[in-house]
Amino acid sequence: MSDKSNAPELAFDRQAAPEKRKNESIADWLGCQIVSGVFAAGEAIPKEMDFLAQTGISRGAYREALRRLAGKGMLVTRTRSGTRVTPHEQWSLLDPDVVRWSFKSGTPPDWYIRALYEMRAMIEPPAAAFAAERRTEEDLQLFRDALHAMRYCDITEDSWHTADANFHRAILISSHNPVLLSLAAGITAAVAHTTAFRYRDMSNPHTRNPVEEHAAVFERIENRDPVGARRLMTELVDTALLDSKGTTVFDLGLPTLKV
Amino acid sequence: MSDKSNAPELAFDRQAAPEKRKNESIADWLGCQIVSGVFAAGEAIPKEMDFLAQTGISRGAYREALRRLAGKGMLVTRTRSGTRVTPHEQWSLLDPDVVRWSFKSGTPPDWYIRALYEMRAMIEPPAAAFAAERRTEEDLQLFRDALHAMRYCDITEDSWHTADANFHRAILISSHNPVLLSLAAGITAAVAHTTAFRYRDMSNPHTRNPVEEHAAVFERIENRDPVGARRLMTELVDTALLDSKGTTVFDLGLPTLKV
DNA sequence: GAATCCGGATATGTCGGACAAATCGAACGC
DNA sequence: GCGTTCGATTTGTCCGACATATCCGGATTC
Repeated sequence: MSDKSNAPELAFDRQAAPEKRKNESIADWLGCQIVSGVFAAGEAIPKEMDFLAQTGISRGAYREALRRLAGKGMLVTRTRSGTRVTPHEQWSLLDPDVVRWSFKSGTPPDWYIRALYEMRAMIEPPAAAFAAERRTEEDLQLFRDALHAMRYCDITEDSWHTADANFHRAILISSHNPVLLSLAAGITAAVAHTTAFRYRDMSNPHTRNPVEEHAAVFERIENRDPVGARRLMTELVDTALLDSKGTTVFDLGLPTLKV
Repeated sequence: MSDKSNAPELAFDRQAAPEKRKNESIADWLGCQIVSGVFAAGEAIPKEMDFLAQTGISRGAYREALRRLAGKGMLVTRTRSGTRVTPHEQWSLLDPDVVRWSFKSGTPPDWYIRALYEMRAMIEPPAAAFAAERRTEEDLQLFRDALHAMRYCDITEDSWHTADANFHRAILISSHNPVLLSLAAGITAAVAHTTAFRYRDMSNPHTRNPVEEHAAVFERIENRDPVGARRLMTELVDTALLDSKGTTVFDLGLPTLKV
């Protein structure tokens, strides 16, 4: 039987987020439990009636929460077999919720942070090139607001990471590619959390001034210089990756742009 | 009132896919209606009780379908206000279902096909570079199988598009980046449908032999040549874009790799 | 007469129970 | 010994009721 895996303490705290919808609270709680490994891949999810009995939540709300998680590829349900946690290879790892849960539940795995940086290194430089070609005047204001906020905040504050994420979101918006925009929520979440993780203590030496790096990218976008924007954006992401892990994307064989 | 927008014909065909789960059938049907513009953005979705009365489907099943669509960002629900269709800027445009619905319901909008190609042009070349660095022997077999199938099928057949999609999926798998892999389903769906759309009639002249283009990319990946793999992959996607729309990504200001 | 406040109407959110379908395992029969 | 069938278990579907949030319209008040 699954007596030992059977929830010794289903400490589902209803007060954690009282303002949200109930099924969202459950999904949040369950998502955190899964990404932190409390419910390992294979066959762990509490049975519907078990959860019902232990928490007092109705079956419908629990099922809606399961549907949310299943929509992100983290669960599969089969009649009789129960609901299983899928291996993380099948998760929507760029989903904003998955990113948030992963960083909220302590330290995410190394491979995940690494993969998020690599994804940024793939997407953000060409996105900056598109932005340089297509940005409008309204787009430029988004950059200016974000840069202004970054200049007047300390890098360890949450407000700085918010401004940082807004800057990178401005790039995706300015690219005027709808598909890219649909990934913006996940990418900006990755930016905010990986950056916060990078500067989680002030002893980490930052060899360059992050604000000026961003400002340089903005200058190229403002001047409609796609080649320069792409090159500076590549440097920016590579610097972040170097700061965080000690190797750049270039070291992994992804050739940087020679212009 | 909403008398005219109120479903003159809710022709929901229950026989369309009898083997699938009921809520999946509803989600499929509703998704097709939305992407094809039958339910425009703003405020169109039939009210729960209306749908209930006209189709005989239970409220729970309908709600589960709505939850699926809401998970893809295509719907927002608010108490009393009803359920609205969101503008397509907020949809998960790289979701496999959204891609499938868009191409199943006639001709998708130009901007969508264009955006999908641009996304491929951003992601696939660096993914090929990673694949050249990290591919294993088992990975290579995936390429060989796909290439073999492509050689022995006609380009207008569905089996050819399947093989094509398998080849591109093999690249994403061989990149050994979990986040990239989590986008594989959507990207391969985009590959399969855009390619099928490109070769929808045989009169379309293909200036190059697609199979040999793919084989050349495979050769670079097999020989662990990331720079060459990236360059050939860029050419492959640009060729497809040129064939389909008359302009390449380069024309749009995204600089191609100079090596 | 106009602004504000209150209550009813309406649509979604939540709940509890019941039955159907699918599937795994064990007992049974050949 | 092997295949079959029956039963138990878990999710899937449906129903009916109430709770909650929001919008609209009328009544009240200044």
